[in-house]
Amino acid sequence: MDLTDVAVVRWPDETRQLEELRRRGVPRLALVSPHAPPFAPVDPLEDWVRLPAAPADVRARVLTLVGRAEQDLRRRPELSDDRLLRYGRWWVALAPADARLIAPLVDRFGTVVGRGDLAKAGWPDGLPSRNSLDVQLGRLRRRLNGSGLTLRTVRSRGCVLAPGT
Amino acid sequence: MDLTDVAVVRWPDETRQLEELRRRGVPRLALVSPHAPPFAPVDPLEDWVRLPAAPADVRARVLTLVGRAEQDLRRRPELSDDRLLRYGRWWVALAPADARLIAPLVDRFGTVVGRGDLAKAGWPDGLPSRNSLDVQLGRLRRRLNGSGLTLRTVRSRGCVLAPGT
DNA sequence: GCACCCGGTTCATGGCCACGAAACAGTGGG
DNA sequence: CCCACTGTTTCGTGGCCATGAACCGGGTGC
Repeated sequence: MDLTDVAVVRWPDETRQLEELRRRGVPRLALVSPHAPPFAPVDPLEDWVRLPAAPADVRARVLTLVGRAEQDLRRRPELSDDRLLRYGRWWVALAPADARLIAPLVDRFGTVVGRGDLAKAGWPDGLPSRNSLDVQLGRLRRRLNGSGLTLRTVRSRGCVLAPGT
Repeated sequence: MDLTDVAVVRWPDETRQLEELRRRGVPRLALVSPHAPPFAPVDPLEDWVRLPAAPADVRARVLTLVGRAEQDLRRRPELSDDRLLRYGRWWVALAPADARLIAPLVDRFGTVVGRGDLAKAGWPDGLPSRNSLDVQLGRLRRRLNGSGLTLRTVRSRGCVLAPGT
């Protein structure tokens, strides 16, 4: 997630584009013409600035939007077939076992996945030993360091993959 | 919730006041001096505008903050059956006893729940000992730290779960 | 005024068990 | 051959919860 992920449009000249961006949920900054009326967007992913504006001011508003987009709950990680896990700007290559294990967690991002499901996903033909699941989860946790993702356990229920360090 | 619920401060002159407002979660607009550097607040309840600014522009930003604050007030906590308590961006995994105990409080968010109801919810088959309810409430309170939720007691009436720190 | 109780809060203890980390070994691919 | 990957064991830690005790402020009855 960086500066280029924020759309900047002129208003009212590019009203159509702005509406399209709203529809798609893209973080956006409107540059409002000197004499156009201002508007009052409630969506935290939208902002505006009155022209003429100092470049530093525009940049600050873009940074705000970037920050908010990073905290946005709708952002989800993605796991590709070649075992690349992406989340925002960050990515790792996962080992085969890690990839199998994390698949249901990505699928049900932000909600609890039971240990049973995890075991089934990681070892389709039966868990090899008592706590190999725990060990593998530990390894996965380590791999997620610095990713903006956390694997938290819900005691006696399972695990949640969620935003957070 | 109306225009007067938004605090307007000058920056950098009134930095202290701004920090206090942040701490208290009050929606706030900073009027930034012509030559001060801009800042990039991530909190949707904070905004700023470069001076000199047209009154209409300032008013528009205040309206934005009012709208966001209203949206914020409508927010309610949710308790999933996996014992995840969510409130806005924040969430915790609750222990089984905590989850049972908080259920009626979430149900009747913002209103008083009697100790009898709490006891019944927390211990469906009879209270174990005199003050285990109080102890459990204490633990619950601690767990809600930093969540934007507070558990307040109303003497001789019960407890309220409400927004606030 | 004083003693007492009641509602509420906090602390310490102990048993139980789920989970987590470290360490080691076997295996297979580049 | 080396290294990443995976399985296995062992041990420690820390969450969870019942319980008992101390404490505190505000009534209330005497």
